[in-house]
Amino acid sequence: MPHAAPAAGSARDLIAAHGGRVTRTRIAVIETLQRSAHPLSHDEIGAALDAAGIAHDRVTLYRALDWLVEQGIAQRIAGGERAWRFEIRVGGAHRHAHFHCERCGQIVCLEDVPAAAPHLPAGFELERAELVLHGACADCGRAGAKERGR
Amino acid sequence: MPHAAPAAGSARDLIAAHGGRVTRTRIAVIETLQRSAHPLSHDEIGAALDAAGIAHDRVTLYRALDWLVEQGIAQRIAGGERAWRFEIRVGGAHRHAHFHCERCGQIVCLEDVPAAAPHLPAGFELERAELVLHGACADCGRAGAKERGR
DNA sequence: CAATCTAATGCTACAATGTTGCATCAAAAC
DNA sequence: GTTTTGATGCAACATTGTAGCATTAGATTG
Repeated sequence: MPHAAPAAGSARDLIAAHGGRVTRTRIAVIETLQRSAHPLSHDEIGAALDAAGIAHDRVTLYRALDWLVEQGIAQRIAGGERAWRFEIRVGGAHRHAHFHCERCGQIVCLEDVPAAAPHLPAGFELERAELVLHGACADCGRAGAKERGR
Repeated sequence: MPHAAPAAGSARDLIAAHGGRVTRTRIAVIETLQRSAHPLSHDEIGAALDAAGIAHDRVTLYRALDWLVEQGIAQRIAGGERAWRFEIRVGGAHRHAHFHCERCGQIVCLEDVPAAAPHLPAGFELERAELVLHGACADCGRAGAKERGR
């Protein structure tokens, strides 16, 4: 990784601002998530760290992600499969939907689709809403319809 | 399928109508799901079969559920945890939302909340939408707030 | 800078959820 | 009753996530 910090160490600042220790794993995880256009699974993040030459343990990565979620820096989304996916939270506005492509398995963010919170039965307290649309993404949809390579 | 299910013993008919073999496991699974007010996990269904004295294997249960989903008799929802939950599909209208209580872990159906399907980017094909609301249910919400028994 | 304090890490082991392969069984057909 | 083949049951494995604990290394203090 050639000199890592263009927008000077904002990952470091984020971590420090939350009272956590600035470690290479946390920095790399945050930067990986920030660079990604879509939510990443634990596995994908691990691969990114490997690619970046950042040594890490599977458990450490789980714990780093847990901490980020706990601190509100990142958020977890349930995707289609049983593995969590993670994305950086920007400006507290976690009110966008996600699209899960059932062909390529990818998850993309739909920024302009607000997850409408409807009226709940009495006594229910809403904390957050998750709207996940399933189907075929632009790449797999029409293109994949004729080929269906799999 | 024009009205595949006359009221009583409909589990057998449902299975036969889809060209499957009528086995005790499938019957019991369908009846368990039909009787339940909310989606059940694999584990809960297994417990119900045990309680009913229906011998079964873990794998058989997974396969029975897979088959039901494949046939469109049941549907899978992603809940909050990594385990699937299953519910019977009634009238093809799988357009209701679910509420996941983060205190008791229960999932309840919100029949009156349509999962609005918004406009997608070009090329995306929507197959189904899943709206899951997270928070505290009526039982855990206010009552649990003071006690938080756990 | 060295000493210290303790949050994070990296093991190892384990738990939960699901899947695959294959021999056997039994539901449906003959 | 016999045959056919879908469904089952078992064992073994895969994936995803957690718990306990000794060790390492960020931060702090002197």
